Parts: sequence; C-alpha cells; structure tokens
Amino acid sequence: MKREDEIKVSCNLTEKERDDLQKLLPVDEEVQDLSDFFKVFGDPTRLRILFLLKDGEFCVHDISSVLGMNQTAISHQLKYLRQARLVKYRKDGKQVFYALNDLHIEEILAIGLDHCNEQ
Amino acid sequence: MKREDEIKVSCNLTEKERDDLQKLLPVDEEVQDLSDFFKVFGDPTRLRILFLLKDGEFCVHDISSVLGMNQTAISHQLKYLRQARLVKYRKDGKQVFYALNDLHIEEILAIGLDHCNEQ
DNA sequence: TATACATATGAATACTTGCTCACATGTTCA
DNA sequence: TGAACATGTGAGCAAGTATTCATATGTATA
Repeated sequence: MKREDEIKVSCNLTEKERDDLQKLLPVDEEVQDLSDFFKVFGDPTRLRILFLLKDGEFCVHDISSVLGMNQTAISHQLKYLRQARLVKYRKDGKQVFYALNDLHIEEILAIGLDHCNEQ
Repeated sequence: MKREDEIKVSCNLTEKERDDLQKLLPVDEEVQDLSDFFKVFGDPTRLRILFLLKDGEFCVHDISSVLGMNQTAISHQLKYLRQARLVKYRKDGKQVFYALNDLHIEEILAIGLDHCNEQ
C-alpha cells in the first residue's frame, strides 16, 4: 500500500507537488493581462507604428503616409494602442498627434530585436 | 510657386521627410520576425507553460496536469514554442522533458509583469 | 509479443483579428 | 455657411489561431 504522498497524479507529480506548482503560477487575470500586453507587439503594423513614434510625434495621416497604409487601418490600430495605453495623443486643430506613452516600449523592442538578431 | 522641398505629401511631411522616416524603420522581414517573436507571448496557455518551466523541466503530461488542460493542446503549444526556439527538450524513455531555452524569456516576462502591475 | 503509457500530428471547428468600405464627427477657412 | 480636410467608428469579410477529436508513433513492461 503506497503512502498518500507517493501516489502520482501524473507522470512524475504527486497531488501535493502539482498543487504547489499551480500556486506558483500567476493567477488567470494576471496571465490574461500579460498576454494582452504582448499581443500588442505581435502585429507588424502596430510594431511599425511604435518604431516610427520612437522618432517623435506624428499625426494619423503622416503615419499612414510613412507606412504606406490607408488611414482607416492606422486609425484602428491607434485605437488599439491607445487602449493598451502604449501611446498618448494631443489634438491640434484638425490633426491628432500620437506619441509613445510608456517607458517600457523601447526596452521591450530592443530585447526583441536582440533576440531576433541572435537567431 | 512653392519650392520642391516645401510641398507636403501628407499633412506635415515633405516627400524627403517621409522617405527619410521610412528608411529609419526596420525592414519588413525584421518587423515580421519581431512580431512573430512577440506573438508567442500573446497567448495565455503559452505564457503559463513558460511560467511553469521557470521552475524546472517538466514532461508533457505533467505540464498538462498542472495547467489543467488536455495533453493534445499542450503538445500543440509546445511544438509552437519549440519552433520559436524558446524551449528545448530531452527524451527519457516514454517521456519528453521540456525546459526554457532562451535567456531573454525571464527578462521579457519580468518587464511585462512590471508593466501590467503599474497600470 | 501484447498491452498500457507518453507524446505527436492532422483535420475540423469555433473564435479572433486585421483590413477595407461606407459613413459619421469635428475642424478650418474661403 | 459650406466645402475640404483629418480622424474615428461600425459592419463585413478573409485569414489566422487555439482547442478538441481521432489516430499514429514510439517506448516500457508484464
């Protein structure tokens, strides 16, 4: 008869070991927030907008002109970036100027580029 | 008659300014690689696998047991992580043990968590 | 060798997402 | 005021994706 703490609930883990590992994981809400955060960087158009905004603030039409994409597509992505609080904006007459709003952004992009260049 | 370098191709940019900004952007392939890299972190299941593997190496069945998800789903995501070279694996009899394979991973996760906790 | 176990894979499906089109809102200036 | 300009928004569509089911492959052991 095996002792309780020797019974495996999967290949190598006892119930207690499994439960302890589960407790070490971030809670679901935290994981969801984190994946939503990274998802922002997982699209080429949003990345290109962020790279452009590293060089200053730009209005929507100028962004779409530099990226060679239509204004509506850019507007949708800017809304996305706004909701993720990665950009801030400033209205000036007809134009709306966007700029980076988060100190982590350049850091994150740099680490990502490092990784890609090492491959 | 406006001078060539005063004509705007969009709200605030001359043709030269627009072209210069385009040249500052990373090339398409680089942007694509980068967004593919971040995409990996943009899914809760993959994030939870990565968080678990911070605590050591685990076989597929143990991973699915800790995460409370079926083995096939985990296997598919591990394949994804393998192709992104974020995990390595080691076969031992029937079992395959997975572990983190990239020094950037913990750094990236930490920055992401920082960001989320600041909001 | 036959059976159980551990993992991987392909097809199917439900869900998500990025872009475009059509149009609305808001601002400037003739 | 009205026409032109800059931006935002919602619906629709095509493409992508995460999961599940069924099944294949490979390994250990009774």
